[in-house]
Amino acid sequence: MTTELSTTFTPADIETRWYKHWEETGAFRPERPDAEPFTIVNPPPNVTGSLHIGHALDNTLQDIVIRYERLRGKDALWVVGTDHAGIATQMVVERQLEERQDKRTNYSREDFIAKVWDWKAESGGQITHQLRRLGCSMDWSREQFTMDPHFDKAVLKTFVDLYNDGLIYRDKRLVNWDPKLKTAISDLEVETQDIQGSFWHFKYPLEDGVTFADGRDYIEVATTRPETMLADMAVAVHPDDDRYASVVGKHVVLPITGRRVPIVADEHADPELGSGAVKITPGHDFNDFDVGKRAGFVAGEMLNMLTGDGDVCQTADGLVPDEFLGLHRFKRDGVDGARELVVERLKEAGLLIPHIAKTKKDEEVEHDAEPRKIATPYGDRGGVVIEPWLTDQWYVDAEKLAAKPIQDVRDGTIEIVPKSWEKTFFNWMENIQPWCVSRQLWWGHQIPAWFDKDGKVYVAPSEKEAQAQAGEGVELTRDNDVLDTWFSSALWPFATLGWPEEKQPLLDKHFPNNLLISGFDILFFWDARMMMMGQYNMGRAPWPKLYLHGLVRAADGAKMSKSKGNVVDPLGLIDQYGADALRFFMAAMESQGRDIKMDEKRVEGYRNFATKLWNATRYCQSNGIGKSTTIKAPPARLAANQWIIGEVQSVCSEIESAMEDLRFDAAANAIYQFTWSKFCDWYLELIKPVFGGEDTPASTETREVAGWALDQILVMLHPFMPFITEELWHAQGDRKDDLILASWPNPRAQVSKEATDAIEWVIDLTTNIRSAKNELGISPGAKLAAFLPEASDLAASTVERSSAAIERLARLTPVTLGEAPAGPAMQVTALSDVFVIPLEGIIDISEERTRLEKALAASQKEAKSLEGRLSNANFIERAKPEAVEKAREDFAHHAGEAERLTAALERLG
RNA sequence: GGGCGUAUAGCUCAGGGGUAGAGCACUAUGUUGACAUCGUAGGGGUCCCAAGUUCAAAUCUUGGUACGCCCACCA
Repeated sequence: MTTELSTTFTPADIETRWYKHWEETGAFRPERPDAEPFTIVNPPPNVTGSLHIGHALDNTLQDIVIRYERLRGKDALWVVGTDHAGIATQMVVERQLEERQDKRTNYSREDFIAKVWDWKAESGGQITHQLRRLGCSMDWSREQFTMDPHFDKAVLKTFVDLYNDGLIYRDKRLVNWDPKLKTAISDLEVETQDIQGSFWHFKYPLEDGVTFADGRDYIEVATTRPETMLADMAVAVHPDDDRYASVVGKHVVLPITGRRVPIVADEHADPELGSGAVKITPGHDFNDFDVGKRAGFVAGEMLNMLTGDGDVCQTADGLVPDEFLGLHRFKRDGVDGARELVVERLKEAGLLIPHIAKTKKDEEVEHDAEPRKIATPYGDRGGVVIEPWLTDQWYVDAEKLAAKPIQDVRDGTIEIVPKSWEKTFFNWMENIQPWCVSRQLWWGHQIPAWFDKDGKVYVAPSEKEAQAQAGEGVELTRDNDVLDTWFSSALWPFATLGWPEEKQPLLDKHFPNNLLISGFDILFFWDARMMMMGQYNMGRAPWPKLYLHGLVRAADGAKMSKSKGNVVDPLGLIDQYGADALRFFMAAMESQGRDIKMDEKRVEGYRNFATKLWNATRYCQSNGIGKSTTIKAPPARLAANQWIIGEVQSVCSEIESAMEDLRFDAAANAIYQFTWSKFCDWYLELIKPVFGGEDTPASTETREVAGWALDQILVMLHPFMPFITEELWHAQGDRKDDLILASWPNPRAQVSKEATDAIEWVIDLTTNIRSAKNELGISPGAKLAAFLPEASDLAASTVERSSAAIERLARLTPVTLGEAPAGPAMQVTALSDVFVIPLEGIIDISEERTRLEKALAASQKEAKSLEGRLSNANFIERAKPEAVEKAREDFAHHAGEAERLTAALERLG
């Protein structure tokens, strides 16, 4: 029995109810031990996160895939969980402490970490709740967290193995240091921004007794970072730069510190830039670090003049004047920093070379520095300028780990979709730098390394084992640092399935996964590292296919960001239009290789689509059309029924091939067009006359076919719009199973060509009559008489078999096969048949003549163009036979049409 | 400095060697008891520019132009 539907569709009324039902009944992970597995893992959102529009896109696409595969009978597993997000989470909890005038360092490490766990227990579930609102059918029963105990094991094992294989090592070198978060970060976490800065020119005095040939006793250097001169260790000039050849090997005496440093020749110095001489600060600049090494300094000797906060501290040689100590590197909160003071002191000493600028009036004006755009590195989390800082950190030898993933993509073991990303992937992977994985945080996986008093390191999965390595009685201290969050999430495709435990049927069955869907923005952060760790730990690629989607942008095409205030909240859209509408929008807009611009009108349009389906179902119910009992198409004799069965088959294969290619837009549009333009606009209209009176074999057959077709729509639409389809599925009758676990259509019915031709004919007739009426200003409701003087076989049989539909849709009285009475009439075609519709007293005959002439002109134009092509010998000879055949058919059609219209005009007189 | 992408209707976008599509917007209209969150009909495009390949180019090639993104140490 069907359940009566309310007259309006309100998404909020059904969404929570169905989600709860699915989750409680285990529908997201049905027992299918013998089925072919299909596995995807969800990019674990930060546990601190809330659902943004990008998550909505990413997870909608994944849910469409997993629901589709589940309907196709696979053992579909969508692994879900959250990421402990080291920096982000620690920041959230620290901010909470700050609000209470408290701070992290008031606590022991253990106590602070306990607070973070408390926070997670209380507030960490927001995003998982929001994913549920989107309708995502993940396996919540196995929800993962990157700091679960079994995940710890996976991380420890990976670290120790990599260390033992020489692929993780400790090194002292410059790192990207975030002075706000006081931790090292990786290259990828640095974002370069062009900001307006200054380029200062200074005189560095040469040591006593050294001058240039012209008597000049200083060397000019230019810099954007004057403050770091407190740790300068050299001045570099290009080896081929004749201007400086005479002073290479000599020394300068640095202003302020009085440090005596050499002038060295190094290719790094660009003769074209500034004066061609550059100050070298190996401890605070990546290039200078390399120059310094080439000049013979070892890392341990390189001077450091900044604390981890970015404040000035004393250098090892003790030459920094007291007035600098404790100043911040730059001006901060209106207080001058070391930069400003250095400039001031040099200016006072007459060592600043002013920049001469011309005003608009061509007057010369002196400035302290030349204005200049400077590419400045910022930390992506802390948002402050990164300081290259000399520290000991742990590095992963990414270059070695990258070799197999590169090969996997190269030989097709991993397919990247869209393919255009491959180049970007190769470009990065082939130039990959060592990955700094240690972070000076408390929240995260603590590095499994212990040091003895002499600084010797012991890496082991536990302190006990480290102690065993070190020998009894050796006092060990554990490394305080934790690992980069991405180190653990790189293990996601297998650590979530139980690796490295020995016996893991789940792992055996579901690794490798079948597909990874992610935004291109984490291609390097996450996807590439999963490839590396998959190969390293499991010996194979984690998935055979990587689908990369774009960003969701604001309506004006700008990137959404909190600071711009143009962020669209997906939850707000769900509240307003329903999750189904938002999901459908995401799918319909997801063409490969392009970002999605937010378009709320379109979301509204898909809400309307849901309403349309709702009302179509209500109509079905009011005519006794309920659930279908078969998966196979019911037997059908009526033309309309055969036609819709054929159309279901064709849309089904269209969707299947779109899904095979991961063309979400094509799949969504196919089901949309079928449902609205075929099923609602034509099929439901065609069958209306059948339900006029008593039950007949025709009405029984039609109810069965219509119920079946609607069921197929619900199944095919379900991956895109899970909520409304599930609701309607049950409203259509009592069912053993929920739609989420139903079977994908498999229609292989025979459909006669005659039947489908007949429906095409009725549709053409109806459209043409409506159009003609409109053009002639005849009321659309007017019921007209129609005559077919020369009916084709198709016309004759269709008029006989589908008279009720024709009369209703085309608004005709019963069609007469035969001549029309003399008098004014309009001529309307249906495929190749010409109807004569008397219009005595209804219209002016000249209007009809105009209409026909217009149509004739159009047909003749087409026919002429085709004729021209067909009379071209080159075309006949060289074009593909199908193209020639097609052109002939088209010509015949248009020429025939022109003929018919000419005849019609003649009849008009 | 490298690499990638995009230019198609007023807007947002599909498509693609045989003469152009969708949704929204627009115009006209409201007949048939699912639906006005709707129906019906319609208007609207030198497919960025130029050259080349081809019987045929919006589609392929090359070169421009414009916009966007990513990577890179220019002090």
